[in-house]
Amino acid sequence: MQEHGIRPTANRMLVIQALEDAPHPLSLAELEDRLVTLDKSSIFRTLTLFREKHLVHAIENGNNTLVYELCLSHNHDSDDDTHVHFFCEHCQTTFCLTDTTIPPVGLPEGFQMHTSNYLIKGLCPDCQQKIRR
Amino acid sequence: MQEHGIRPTANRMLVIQALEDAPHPLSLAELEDRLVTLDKSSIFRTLTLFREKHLVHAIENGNNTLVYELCLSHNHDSDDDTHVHFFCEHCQTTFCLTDTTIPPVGLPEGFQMHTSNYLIKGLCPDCQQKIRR
DNA sequence: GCATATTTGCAACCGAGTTGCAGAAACTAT
DNA sequence: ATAGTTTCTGCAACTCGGTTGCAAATATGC
Repeated sequence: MQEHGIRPTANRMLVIQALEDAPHPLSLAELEDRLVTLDKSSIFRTLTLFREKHLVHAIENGNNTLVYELCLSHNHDSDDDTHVHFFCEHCQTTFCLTDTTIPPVGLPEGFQMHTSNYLIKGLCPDCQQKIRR
Repeated sequence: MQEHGIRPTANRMLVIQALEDAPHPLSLAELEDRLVTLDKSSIFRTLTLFREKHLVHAIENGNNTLVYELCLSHNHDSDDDTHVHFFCEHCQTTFCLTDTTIPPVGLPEGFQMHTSNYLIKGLCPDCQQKIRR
């Protein structure tokens, strides 16, 4: 499974597992309390390794925190994170709008694009219900 | 000038001035070393106030840092930051692509948008020259 | 089985952002 | 102008996410 040049240790399996189980991308802190047996630094290093190997990618959730998401296509070169993300300002959850592809834009002369990130902030369906003002 | 409900103190003028003079949005740290006479917390509080009053807005530069930019239209309600930003991974500078408007996308049922943010990372013209590999 | 390389936990650190507090400055009403 | 009140500011300390050095634990190669 993770023979993208990564040794499958028990800890690493756990991290993958946690990311797979979650319905949305997780922050380091969220991973920490789902994986109480692991140290913060181990989780961090695992995530860093996975990012290098293009097994997960990180996105800024608009709250000065990174959230980590499994890459769908485990493609070595291209980052396949091409969908829009949504951050709920109330419950602080980041959602993947997997069906919504980031619309490409043209760049001014001389700029060279590497990755792009489209983040919408607002209220998720649940929180809209709850707040109902 | 700043009668958007803000008292124009000397410090606040300096902050505005610094933002106006810069060719691109500045981080808190960058403001700190441009405004050595002011304390970090004062700059921070000023920025916070300005954000509330829609005089400046903050964007995450893709590097876990906020950068602050003057609002073009000092419009109380709508946030006018509708252009795409570009972050150079080499010189760590954030550019406003003022001519490039964020293309709107549809949201799944139930999500309510508040603001959106489109950030492209890569190399700026200058750094591309410098690196030239 | 032993030497070497990799992984892990702990503790400590970093840097951006944030806050409590008390003094300074400004504003208000006499 | 002056006393009382509010606002602003600097200092220091703190939070929290992220990051690193190091030594012990584990795995790997021979």
